[in-house]
Amino acid sequence: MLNTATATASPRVISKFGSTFSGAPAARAAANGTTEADSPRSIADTLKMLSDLLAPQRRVVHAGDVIYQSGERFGALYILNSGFFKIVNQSADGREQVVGLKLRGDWLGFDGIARRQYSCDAVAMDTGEVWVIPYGTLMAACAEQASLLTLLHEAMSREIAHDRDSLMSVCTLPADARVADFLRYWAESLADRGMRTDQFTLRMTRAEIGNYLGMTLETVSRALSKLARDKVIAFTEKGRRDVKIADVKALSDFVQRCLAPTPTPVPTLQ
Amino acid sequence: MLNTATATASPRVISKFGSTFSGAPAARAAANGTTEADSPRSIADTLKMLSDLLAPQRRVVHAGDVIYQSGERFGALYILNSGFFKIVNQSADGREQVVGLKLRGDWLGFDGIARRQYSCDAVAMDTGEVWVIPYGTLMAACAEQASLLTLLHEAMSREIAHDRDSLMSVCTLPADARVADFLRYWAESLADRGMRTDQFTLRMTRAEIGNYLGMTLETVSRALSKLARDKVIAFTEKGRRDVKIADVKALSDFVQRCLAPTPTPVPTLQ
DNA sequence: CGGGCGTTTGAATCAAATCAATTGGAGTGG
DNA sequence: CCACTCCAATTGATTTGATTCAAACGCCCG
Repeated sequence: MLNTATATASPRVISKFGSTFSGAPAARAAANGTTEADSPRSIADTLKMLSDLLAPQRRVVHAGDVIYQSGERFGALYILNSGFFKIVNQSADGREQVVGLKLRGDWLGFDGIARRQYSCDAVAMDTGEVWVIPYGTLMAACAEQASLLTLLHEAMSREIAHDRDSLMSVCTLPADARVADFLRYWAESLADRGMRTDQFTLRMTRAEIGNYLGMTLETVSRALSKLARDKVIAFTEKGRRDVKIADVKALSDFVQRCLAPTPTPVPTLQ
Repeated sequence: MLNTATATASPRVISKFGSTFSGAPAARAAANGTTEADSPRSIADTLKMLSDLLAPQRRVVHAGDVIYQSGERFGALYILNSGFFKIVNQSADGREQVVGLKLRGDWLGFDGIARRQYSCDAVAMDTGEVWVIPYGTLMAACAEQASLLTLLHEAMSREIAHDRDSLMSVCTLPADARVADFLRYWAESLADRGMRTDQFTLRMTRAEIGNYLGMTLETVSRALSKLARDKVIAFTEKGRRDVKIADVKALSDFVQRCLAPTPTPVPTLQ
């Protein structure tokens, strides 16, 4: 597949940095399992809290509406109450790239804080409601309510961690697996928001999905066909924009299968 | 090359969201040129401020030392005073991916805030000094000093914006261009920190560079050879770990050339 | 009903991965 | 100091996964 290359040097863990705070190292192995101290709030609770504390201006948007665009002066962060959105990056030479997909509970606009202007476009892909949080107002409210600041930092942290995962997918997974992983992530995102995950509508064209995943629309189409052929997904009668995912686990398994070197045909029978 | 596909829907800018704050849209075109309201502080000033306000614990690290690793309980952010560091992501199935490179003035550990545990490894690639900022201490100090909070948010914002740029590079640039763009970014990072940029040492092996850029070590090697052949870079006498970059602009130009469809051999002569 | 997308699928091509062989330092120890 | 090993890097030959080019289909909408 792509690069399974080693990236490690001598893995010598440094002397645990004095003892500024307790908390045992908790090795990597132990980490993957449970989500014990995960984000303490549900998305609904978070939105309620933000609504109560900030009484943000609410705006209804429709497919194609631009929430903000690259170069525009930064002034506010946005919180999505409903709808589906894409984040599009544009380079000086006309390259264009979907770098993120956002839905209910997600924040928009972090990229604008540092340079005082947004560095990408945020576009609605559907009807939805956006809450406007002027940055100054937010900072003032955070001074009163520490939990609000925590919320904000967690959202930014999540975004950073997720962006890195995206980069890893693009760099280490073959096309088929990337599409499967994309569907898995999408299904999980819907599940997190209490939406049905066994069947849903892709709100993007093959071209948009391909752009997001770093491949052509034909490759996306072929990957989806293969997934359907392998019974990992299924299309509804109503066109190929709706997918049925009986079992999300099957998608992860498919990714694994893509990574498996050579199947070593029937090892027991050999 | 890769996907030059369109990712846009109907580009209808929404009704500028009332008037919560002034600040004209300032169209994208106008944005790229100047850096007028950019980060108001130099890296040195920022470090001084952090040092004065927080008097952080300082730690000397050596190549291979692990600052923190995936799964470890989150407790502190880190600021780099010197040295070179890499951020390595690891997936459940053994895939390993360099997702970031950090140097003086950069922060480490943002990824740990949301899940209360780090989600990647931070590894020193060289001798350096790291400042430890316990997150609780930082929050307390931010309550006193709003400018400190601004600093923090700007750092997170920059990281988000940069991660998106990385994703775009990987998705839209062919291998040669990606290597050139990597060198360009590296040179600019060094320039920002007042280090010489006409000649420097790559602190990574071809395998590490390739892993970071999503290609094999052979491809990196070929790309570098090509860049040298085209006189965009040069190697020093002292081995091929040191590169000479007479003109950073030449690297951007090279990227452009890679993107140009077909040169249309000598259009005037045709 | 016809035009315009978005999608699917096949065939040809190409860029990058893989496989393989060689070179070149850096470090070690006789 | 030189022989030796080890590892990084280079370069060539070959394979392959994905793009490109092309044709055809299905669907929505006026």
